[in-house]
Amino acid sequence: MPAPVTLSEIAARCGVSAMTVSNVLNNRGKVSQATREQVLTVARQMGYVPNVLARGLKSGRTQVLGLVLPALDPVSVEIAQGVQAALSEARYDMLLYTTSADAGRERERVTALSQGLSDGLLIAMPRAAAADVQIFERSRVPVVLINYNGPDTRLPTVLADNFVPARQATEYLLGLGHRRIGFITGDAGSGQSHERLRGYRAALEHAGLAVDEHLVRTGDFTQVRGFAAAAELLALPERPTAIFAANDFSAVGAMEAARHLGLRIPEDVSVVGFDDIPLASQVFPPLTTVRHPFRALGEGAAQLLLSILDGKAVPAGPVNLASELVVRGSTAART
Amino acid sequence: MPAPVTLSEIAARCGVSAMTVSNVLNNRGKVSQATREQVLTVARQMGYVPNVLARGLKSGRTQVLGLVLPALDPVSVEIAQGVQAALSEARYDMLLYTTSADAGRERERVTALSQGLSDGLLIAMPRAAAADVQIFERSRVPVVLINYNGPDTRLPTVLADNFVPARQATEYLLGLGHRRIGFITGDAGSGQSHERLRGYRAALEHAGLAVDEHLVRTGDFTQVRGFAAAAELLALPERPTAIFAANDFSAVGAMEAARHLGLRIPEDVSVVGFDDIPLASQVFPPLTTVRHPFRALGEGAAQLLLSILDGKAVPAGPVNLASELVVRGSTAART
DNA sequence: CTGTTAGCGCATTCAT
DNA sequence: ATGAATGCGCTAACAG
Repeated sequence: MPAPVTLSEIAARCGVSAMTVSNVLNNRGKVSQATREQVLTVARQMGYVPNVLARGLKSGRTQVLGLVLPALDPVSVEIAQGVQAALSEARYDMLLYTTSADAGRERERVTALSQGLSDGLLIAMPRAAAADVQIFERSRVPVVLINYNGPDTRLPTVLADNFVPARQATEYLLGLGHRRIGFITGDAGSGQSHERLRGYRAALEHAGLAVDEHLVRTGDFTQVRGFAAAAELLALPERPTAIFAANDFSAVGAMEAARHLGLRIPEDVSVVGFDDIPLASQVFPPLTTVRHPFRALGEGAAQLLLSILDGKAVPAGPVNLASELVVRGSTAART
Repeated sequence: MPAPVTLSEIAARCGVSAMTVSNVLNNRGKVSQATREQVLTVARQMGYVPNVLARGLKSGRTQVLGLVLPALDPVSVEIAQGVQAALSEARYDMLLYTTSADAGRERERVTALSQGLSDGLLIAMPRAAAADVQIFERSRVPVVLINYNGPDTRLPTVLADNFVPARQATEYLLGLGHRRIGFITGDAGSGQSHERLRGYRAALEHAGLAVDEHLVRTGDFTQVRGFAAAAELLALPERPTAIFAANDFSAVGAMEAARHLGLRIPEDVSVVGFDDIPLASQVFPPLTTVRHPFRALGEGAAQLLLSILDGKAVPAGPVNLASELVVRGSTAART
């Protein structure tokens, strides 16, 4: 493992000052052609690589952004892909934090450690509570929130609305003639789930239907709970003819439950999910679901953070990206 | 955004030297109880956070490891999860690089940029060629290879064998009475695919069966190509009764192709995959496949790199983790 | 127990 | 067009 090469070593070899070498390597004008070429040659020969730390210490910029995720689940991965895309274009690197386990302490650690290391932080924690956000608000590091649905915050936010598409999905089922539509929620803490449930209720009420609370079951965004919740729904005396789940995993669980009970999808039960994770199109029948633009969220948030770091203005309200209903094979008209 | 607090600022407030503050904050003994407490209080009040860059510049250690992945596909994600687990335990952070697009140049950039920023690099690029590995061998940064199956290298490597489990999976199909077993490869460049194919051939030969080259189709690890390759296989005059795909995506594509042709799985065709990505257990019927211990690979590689950074010895040969065949619903005895 | 000195590698400022 | 001095924030090594 050869020792790292420094600017001054190159300077020595070339008989110039370190400053000149620095100027050459950063294309900072005012260097004679001859010197420039010599320096470049020697630098390449010696395998010079700039020390990111030293540069960062001096300039206050490291060209690294941190991305904070709850875990590496499919949704977070899509966000991360978008972030990666935006960052690599801007020649930034991505520091990845997952905070699944010990929530609170971990989050403080993140903001602390990233101090100095990251130029900014992207936070994609849909379940973040007010307390979490306060930590970030107090942080010295510029922060952009992704998909935050909790209490108001002055932090710049990029999100996709949950209420409207949930209402639309429900209206789509109503349009297919369904009248008893079950709903499987996510965990209680999630602002996302809450908004989606609100959209469901709004659609029913708008259609002049009372919301039968027996048709609303508590899930937790997992396939297993989705299975259980759907099993309960389908065991009801007056069975729902359609189930809208707060996310795709729950919906897939619901599909399994229906199959388990000998019900056909979509003939006997229609199922609608939310998110459009890759799995949604890979199950059979492929799942009708709301496509949430996670990749675009990541990309947009990264770009926003970069522009803020460039001193550009912070948008007044949250940046809101559109979702769309993707109709696939798991839904049909009520028979 | 309050300005960052420095050691000397705390020192000033406390009427002590920066050195003492540093000693307190790093538990580097020899500080009176009184001073210690005062410093700690003030530091907390002012919201002190150590500057990782400065510390790294001084100590040569940043507590950051880089993970290089081809993309954020399910397999890479599992590896990343393992790495995260190991690193967070050791209080290291993870810098994530994906190199999908412009392979060569990108790789040089990675080793270059990470110079100084990462204390070491974990490389999980199953398709890495000899040329790539040479770049890493020349790198000044300690490197551990994950799942590298190419030409020999002196770099420490953590991998899961492909040959033996592929042979076992094939033997399992033979044991079920299958005699015409199709094989769908990954892309040619992949050492992984090559080893898996070798295992397939070995099992057939060992059973005294000639390998019918019509039964070996070229895929590229994608579901789409898996579909196409399987369609070809199933259109053969003498149709195979089982298909072994070099990875799960191809296998799922093969299942779709079979269904498309009106064939039942597993009654008419058995399908076996490789990897055991989450999708494998979510499709219907759930896929029989070889479980590759990706999480453990990531975890093991991270631990190995950490121990190397600690000055411990590098294992002589590659560290080899075991895979196992997971029998699910996509395989049955030939009827 | 505590303080001083010095320097990690780079880039900004001001000379030359 | 080039160079010298200086300091980013921290900590080894030594001195008091």
